[in-house]
Formats: sequence, structure tokens, C-alpha cells
Amino acid sequence: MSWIDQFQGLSRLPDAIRNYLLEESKIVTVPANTVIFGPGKSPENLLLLLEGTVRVQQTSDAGREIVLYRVHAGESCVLTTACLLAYEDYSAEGIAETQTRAVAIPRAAFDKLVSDSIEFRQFVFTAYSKRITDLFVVIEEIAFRRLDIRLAQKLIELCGAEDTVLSTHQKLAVELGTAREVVSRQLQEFQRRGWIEQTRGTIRLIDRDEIGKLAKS
Amino acid sequence: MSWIDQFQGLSRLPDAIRNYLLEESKIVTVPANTVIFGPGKSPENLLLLLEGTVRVQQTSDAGREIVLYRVHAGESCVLTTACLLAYEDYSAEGIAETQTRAVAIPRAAFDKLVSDSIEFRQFVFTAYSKRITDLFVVIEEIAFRRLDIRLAQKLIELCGAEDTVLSTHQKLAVELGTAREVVSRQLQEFQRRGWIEQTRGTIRLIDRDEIGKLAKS
DNA sequence: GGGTGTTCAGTGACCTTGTCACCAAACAAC
DNA sequence: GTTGTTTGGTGACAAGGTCACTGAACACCC
Repeated sequence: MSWIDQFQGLSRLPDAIRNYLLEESKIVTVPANTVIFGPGKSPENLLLLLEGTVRVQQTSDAGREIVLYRVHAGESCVLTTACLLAYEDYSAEGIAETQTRAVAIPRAAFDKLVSDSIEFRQFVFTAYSKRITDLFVVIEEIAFRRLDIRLAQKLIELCGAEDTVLSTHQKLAVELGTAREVVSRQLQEFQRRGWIEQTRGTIRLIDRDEIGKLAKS
Repeated sequence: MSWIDQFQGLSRLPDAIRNYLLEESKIVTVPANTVIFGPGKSPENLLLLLEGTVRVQQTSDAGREIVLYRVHAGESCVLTTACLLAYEDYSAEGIAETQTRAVAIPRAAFDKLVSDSIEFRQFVFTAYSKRITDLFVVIEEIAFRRLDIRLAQKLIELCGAEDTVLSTHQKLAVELGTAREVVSRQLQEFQRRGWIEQTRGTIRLIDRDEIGKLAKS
């Protein structure tokens, strides 16, 4: 069983294509906090993530940041695809959040795969589709959704099965594209209601139900 | 000279591909205000615009709207590409703003073209690239840019060579993803400064320089 | 012409969010 | 312990969004 089977869309590749892909790609490992691509640093390979996550974010002229989306294990970093073929520079930045293992497919191999395999084409276009949808959601949230609701959603999302979130107010602000003070105020309000407890760098969810209720409203 | 030459990225297609494209595609005309795609209405063809513009916008649950981008003559409506191959539904909506003439490429032909021609692949991926970049810009503007600046930019953009903008406050609000009242207040402030004159449905730019200055700040 | 309904814009009160300047507590390093 | 850095708290104010309501401009009809 090769890494290919970790990718839904690739499991049905014909053997010839499969072998070509295995031959032409190589597995790379990057440490946490590596900038994988960014302004003036366009990637030479399409990356398929095996382990770790990549955070894609945008920084404004004034230095404020916002997280656009994350690439998880089993997904491809399609933003780079566009660079691969269209040679365009993005203002966004991709950062490995954890140590990350990925399959790197060189430009020429990528082009040949898109040409030769309908399955690979579907894989690529599906990935694009998902990213664009993600961006639509981000736009809608920023433009129309109240911040307390978005913050509640983010807390639920970040704590997973745990009951604590390890993050600073500043980092949460970047996730939501807002200012640190605003997050601090909202968290204080949550605390006042007895929903959370805070210490420096950690937020403990006490009343997950209430937070969840707000998140869904 | 065929319509193909209206598209930068397609002018260098080899003759065989060119002929295939001409044979398989057909030219369609849709009247103004037609919904070309939308939730539950996925398109069967890739559209390349010959004349007119298509406005792509998103509507929130609460009914508020925001314009995401526009497709102009000479561009392709790639959002549909994703639907073509990935069969995914979008929450966004594409509307012909004016009477629109376009080349329609059926799904199967699109797939074959992507497979057979590196030039066509580049054309498609470049278009994707541009749209994603557009969305990044929208996100940055909404999240970080002041509304008076964005409104000034929009006025300059909409008036073109004329000195009047034909639009209601409500439509401007949708362009910027804000509320009508906010636009009204800002325009009043512009008027108070002597930058514009307003009548129902029209805004006349009097001091274009000052508006431009604000737009660039 | 006058009457009627619709679209568009103006208004004030109020709430949420963003900004600025500054302070204090927690932590890290020496 | 002393010192510097990171993190979070605070208050005042500005900007933007919401709500409820008003009136003006326009289209249409007799």
C-alpha cells in the first residue's frame, strides 16, 4: 500500500499513471513554521499532504492578518497548482503549522498527469472547487456574521475532543480577521457568563453546550 | 478571424485543437438579468464571454448580498469549470448584467481540450488563478479597508470615462457588502464636501481628483 | 390633471466592531 | 532577584451595522 491510497481522488488511477506518479514524485519533510510559499516565493512542486497541516493566510499592508483556509493531510495544496501552470504570484502565504510530510510533484509531471488521466484531472478540479468554496464561506462570514458567533464556532473547532484551546487572543484574532482587543472583550463576556475559564495562552471550555448553541445561531 | 482570437490565452492553439474547439462549441446569447448559474442550477457548459459581463455574487441566509467578481468579455467563467468536472454546487450566483454573447463548450469537449492541449490547460489554470486572486483581494478589502475608501474606489471604477454613476445606494451597498444606510451616510459626507451631486439613481462626480485621492489612500 | 402604489433616499437612536494609547500581569532568561 | 518580552486588560472614541420610520421621486392608471 503506497501513499497514493491516502488520497480519495487518486485511488482509482490506472496502474500506468500510478507508477508514473510514484516514479516522478518524491516525499519531502518540512519542519513546523516553514513558509512553503509566499509573495515572491512560488513553489516548484504541487504538494499533496501526508501528515501535518498548512495554514494559508493573507497579510494586509497595515500588517493585519487573516487565515484563509487550511490544507490537511489527504488534501492537495492547489493554490500552488495555479502557480505551477499559470506562473502567477500570490499575495497569500502558506505556512506549515506542524512538522509536515508531503508528496512533491514537479511541474512537468503535474502537467503530464493532468493531460493523461481523467481521474487526476478530476482530483485537481475537485480540490480547486473546495478551495473556492472555502473562500466564499470566509467572505460570507467576515461580511455578514457576528463576531461572537464566529468566535464561538472557532473555539468549538479548535478544541476538538479536548476541553481546552491552546491559543493566544492574538492568534484567535488572526483566525477571525479581527483585532486582539475585540477577541479579549468577547472572551471576557464568555467568561462572565461562566462559559469559559482563561489563563495565559489557554481557554478552558466549561459550558460547551452554551457555546455550541451560540455558534449555531 | 474567428472568436478564438478574442481570447489571449487561446490565440496560440495548434490548428487541430482550434478546429476541434470551433466544431464542438456553439455561440449562445442570453438577455440581461438572466441567472446563468446558481444554487441548484449547475451549468452544462464552460462559457467564454464574447460580449457583456457576468456578475458573480453571494447571498447570505439573512438575505444580504455581496458582489464577488465580474467576468468580462474575453474572459472565461471558470467557476463553472469546477462544476463541469467536480460536479460541485456553489452557493454563489452568476447573473448576466447586460445582454451577453458567449461561447459554450460542453463538458466532454472541455475535458478533451484540457487533456490534449497544454495551451488550453494554461488558459484554464490562468483563469482560475485570476479568480482566486480576485477573491483574496475581496477578503482583504472587506476585512481591513475602510468603507469611505472602498466607496471612493467603486465610484471611480463605475463612472469610467463619464462623470456620472448610474446606480442606487442599495446597489452600491451590495457591491461593497455593506448596508444601504451606510452608503447613504458616506455619500452625504462626500456631498457635504462638494465632491459629488446626487439625484435619485445617479451620482455626479464633481471633484474627481479628491475622490481619487481618497481612493488611493 | 389627480390618485395610488412602488422604489429610493434620509434620519436618529442604538449596538457592535475597530483603533489607539497605555498599563499590568505572567513568563523567560540571565 | 532583575530585566525584557509576551500576553492580556482597559477606557475612550471612531467607524460601521441595524432598526424603525419618514418623505420624496417616480410610474402608472384613470
